[in-house]
Amino acid sequence: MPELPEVETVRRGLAPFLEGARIENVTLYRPDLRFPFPEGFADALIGRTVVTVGRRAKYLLFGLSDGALWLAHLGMTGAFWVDDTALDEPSRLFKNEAGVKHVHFAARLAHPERGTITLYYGDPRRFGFMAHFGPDAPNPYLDILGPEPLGNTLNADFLGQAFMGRKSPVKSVLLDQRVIAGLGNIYVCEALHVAGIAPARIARTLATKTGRPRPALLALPGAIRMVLDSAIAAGGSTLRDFRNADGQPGYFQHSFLVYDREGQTCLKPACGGAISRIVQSGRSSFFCPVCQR
DNA sequence: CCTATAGCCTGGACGC
DNA sequence: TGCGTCCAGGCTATAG
Repeated sequence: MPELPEVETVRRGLAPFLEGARIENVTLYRPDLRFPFPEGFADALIGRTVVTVGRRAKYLLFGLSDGALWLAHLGMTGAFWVDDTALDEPSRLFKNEAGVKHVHFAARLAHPERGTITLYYGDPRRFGFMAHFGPDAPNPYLDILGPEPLGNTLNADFLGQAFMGRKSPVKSVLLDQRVIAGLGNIYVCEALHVAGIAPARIARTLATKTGRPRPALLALPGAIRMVLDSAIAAGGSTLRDFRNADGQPGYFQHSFLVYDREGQTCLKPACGGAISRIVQSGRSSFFCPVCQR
């Protein structure tokens, strides 16, 4: 489900409820998500206060008062939400007639101004996971990540270096979290369209042999930034089940220029092309063959 | 080193 | 209505 804009939307929704709140109780409704919950996970959270709610790429990072880091990844269908009203109502999301089938985690917290709140995690496909790291512990998830696409590192020179010698399609390289961290299938499709680059184009053809950006590459950094900024401003995209911390959907899906628009007319002014869909490494790519080269 | 593929899991959409 | 098939926002392990 969630790419960088959706995770950032969740982070912004959770922060005012969690920052400063003390974790009073943790309930795990099953032993694992994609991976097992860490040994002693609940005990490592209980009694600590959430100091910061941060994000790195698609990871949510809860900084705890003992210096430890609680990490969560939403996978494809994971969602966090808070409830400060109906404390005994487990969920209004992912609830079926059986009750709480896809709610896997709940935490009761005490916030100095808001009182008692409950944080839930639900995830029908269970591709998400949580982890816990002590202070200064190496973090195998974060340590391998490339730079944030919204930070200062992303520019044409950086992409030129990253694409140098790569004979994979540019789409695949942009999805590699070790190159740039936080992009997923939707926003790569959108950014490549804005930049006028075909997803199947071989990455190294956008750079010289020494890693200098070629002219066709120059628009890509700004396109990535613009697409992500717009999506965050719209509260992310909701295709099936994405919801923010208040249970509200995002709206950026109404602004897609190519994603899931196979056969429809390209929305770039005066282009007139028809959007195509191809499959690259098992993932759908949507693009306009007329204005993306 | 790099690249490509299968697999994890459930639910919704679609065709018959 | 029911059943089978395909597809889905991410990431990892493994093979080549």
